Amino acid sequence: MSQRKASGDVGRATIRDVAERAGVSVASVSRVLSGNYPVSEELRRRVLKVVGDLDYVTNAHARSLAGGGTPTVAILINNITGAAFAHVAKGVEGAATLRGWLSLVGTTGDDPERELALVNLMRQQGVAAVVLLGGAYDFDEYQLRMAGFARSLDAAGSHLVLVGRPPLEGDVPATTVDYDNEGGAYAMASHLLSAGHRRVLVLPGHSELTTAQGRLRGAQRAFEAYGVPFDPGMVRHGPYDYEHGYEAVEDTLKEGVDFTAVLAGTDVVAAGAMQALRAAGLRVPEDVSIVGYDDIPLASQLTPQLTTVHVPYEEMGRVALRAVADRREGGGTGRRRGNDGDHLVLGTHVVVRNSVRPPARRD
Amino acid sequence: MSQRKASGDVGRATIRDVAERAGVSVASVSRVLSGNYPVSEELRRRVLKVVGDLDYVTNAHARSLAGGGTPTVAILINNITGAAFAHVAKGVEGAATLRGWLSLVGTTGDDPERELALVNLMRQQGVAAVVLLGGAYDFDEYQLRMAGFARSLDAAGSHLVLVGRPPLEGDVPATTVDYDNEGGAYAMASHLLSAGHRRVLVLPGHSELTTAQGRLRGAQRAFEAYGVPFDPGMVRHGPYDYEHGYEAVEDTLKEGVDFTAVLAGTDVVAAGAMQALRAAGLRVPEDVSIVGYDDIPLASQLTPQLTTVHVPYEEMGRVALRAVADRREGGGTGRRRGNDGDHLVLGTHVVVRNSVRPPARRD
DNA sequence: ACAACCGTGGGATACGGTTTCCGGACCGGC
DNA sequence: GCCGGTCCGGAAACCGTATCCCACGGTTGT
Repeated sequence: MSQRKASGDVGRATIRDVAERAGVSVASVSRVLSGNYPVSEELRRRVLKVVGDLDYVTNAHARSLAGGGTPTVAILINNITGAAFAHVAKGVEGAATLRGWLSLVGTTGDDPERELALVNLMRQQGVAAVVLLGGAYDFDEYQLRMAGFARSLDAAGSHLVLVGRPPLEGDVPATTVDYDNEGGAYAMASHLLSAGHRRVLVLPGHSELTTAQGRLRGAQRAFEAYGVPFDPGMVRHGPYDYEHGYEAVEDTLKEGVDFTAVLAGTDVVAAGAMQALRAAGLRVPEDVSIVGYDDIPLASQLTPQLTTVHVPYEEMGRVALRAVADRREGGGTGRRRGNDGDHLVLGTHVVVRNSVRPPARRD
Repeated sequence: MSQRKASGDVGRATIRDVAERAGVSVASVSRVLSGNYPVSEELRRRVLKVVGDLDYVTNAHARSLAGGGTPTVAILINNITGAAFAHVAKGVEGAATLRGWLSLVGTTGDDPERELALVNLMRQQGVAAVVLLGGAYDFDEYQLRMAGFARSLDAAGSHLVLVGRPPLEGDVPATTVDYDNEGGAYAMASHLLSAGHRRVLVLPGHSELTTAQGRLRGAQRAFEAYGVPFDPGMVRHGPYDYEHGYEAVEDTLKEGVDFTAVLAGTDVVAAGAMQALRAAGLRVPEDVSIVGYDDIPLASQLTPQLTTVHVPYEEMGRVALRAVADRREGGGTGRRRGNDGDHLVLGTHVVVRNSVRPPARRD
């Protein structure tokens, strides 16, 4: 009449089942499996045999309760469909796997409520770190929100990692992995300017998005450096999608505004812009040059292949995970650690392909 | 001298800490938080106050050990970068979130070892289901391997779901969510044939990949239906990537083989083919027509926009999760369930855009 | 007036492992 | 032949939570 011994039991086999069947103690089974304690060859064989027969796997929940367990990183992303984000995720996941870590993925869909819920969920899961991906909207509330996340996670023995956004202000326990966003935009705009372009349509992205702000700043700085007046009227903000690129160009042409090049905030935006130019009977790059940003696979798959800024997304993912792993191994008492390695910046560079030519007619 | 009471304790707060500080029993705290037991308003307030003060979250591992816990689905994918896979993942993740489920993601990188390791890892995690994404290589070993996974997972109270591959043979406890792969290829090829194309370069994918096999079969059937002899010499196998599309067309042109259309196994392959045609001075679609398969965003971002077969990837993901959820709620004793809803097939359809025209010169 | 009952709160136990602490067996050396 | 050291197996104490069962004060019914 024992409660849990019905032989046709549905649940998974426990370590006790293995022990019983192998005629040894529970502790011995555990020792054989973790291998951190000397065990006779004979016993080892017997246990492994039964483990195989029963197709036993240890219960990860029980294991992590008892102290062990595989570390897990959570990746929080706005939209899993974005190519850039996918590459970061790949980097994180790959590096995690390499260390035997596990990775969780959650999507926030640009919803702060959901983001909060996910961070709490991850805290419950006891993840080693929460990686937040993608540019942030620079609202007032944002800094406080992230600082709150950082402290909550830190208090729970976890850690917040921001990838692709600017670091938090003040003494907040978070790590930032960033790239030289503004520098990339500066180089890209310089490339257009040195080719002779002067009237450039700029599509940096949403005006509140930190990524867009940086890219716009870089472009402006390049114009200054070249002594070319920057016309704010040539800037059109909008989301980082194909439709925005298309419509921005379409509208600008309709308004009769003259331009010889498009500086798109993203490769996808560039693709939309290119399509709109074609639809208007303009050739790329003969009539209008186009450049993008990100260097996702799409960039080299378009015709003409897109000149763009390479962002090391996958490496950022790897670096982010390494930072977490180091910190975790480094010191149990991580409180000493100041702002040393808390902000990592990776470089960007222009990839020249076939979408830029000197303007046909100089202004 | 108590072992675990150092007030500056690094770890997270436990339910005991909350209980102690609120002056109530552990059971009461648990009740307040789960809300499935009557509790006085006064006690509820007091507990919630302390929970807020301590920023307490329940330990998910302990919770699932004790019986509760949020169900988790694992998504196993070859390459997280693939657009099609990303959409399935989005569907699964979205539907999971809707139900309060969690989703894990692992990448196998086409490595069977790693696949096995991941399945076992997921089994340890006690996931509600493991979703395997993408076409499979139809080796002998494959069926046995999958059957093994299915039985292991089933025995552990979990479940195997195959998405985008053909169902397993025999009485295996697995669910398959599939799409009408062959039918889509049939329709796509018919579209080309009815436009008058007769010499078609076919790039179905790797010859052992089930997806490629189905797409090739569909094309052949269409040729038969149109009474057009199918020339095996016009088929070139290779991976589903841009480079393969490019090289296949390049080589075919170099060999002087004549064709008026390309039936690509994937939109990405079509993109490569398009680029190669352009590089050879041929216009699309004036000189050569191209069609793809999958209908990923890229298809509508190319110039000309690609005529392709729409595959409901995201919906497949949603359907897969719903199948798992239904089964889980449906009956604890799922052994009754036969082959009823174990194989779901979703429809495909041709999306006509601008990459097809009747051939300039009839053969 | 006493028993049955209802609404709440607390104590104890189970979940499946890991790990520490001990005791016993076996071996070798003197 | 005895003693000490080495090695390994068994029992038990946790890990943090959910839940079962019981106790307790007060109300209602007979």
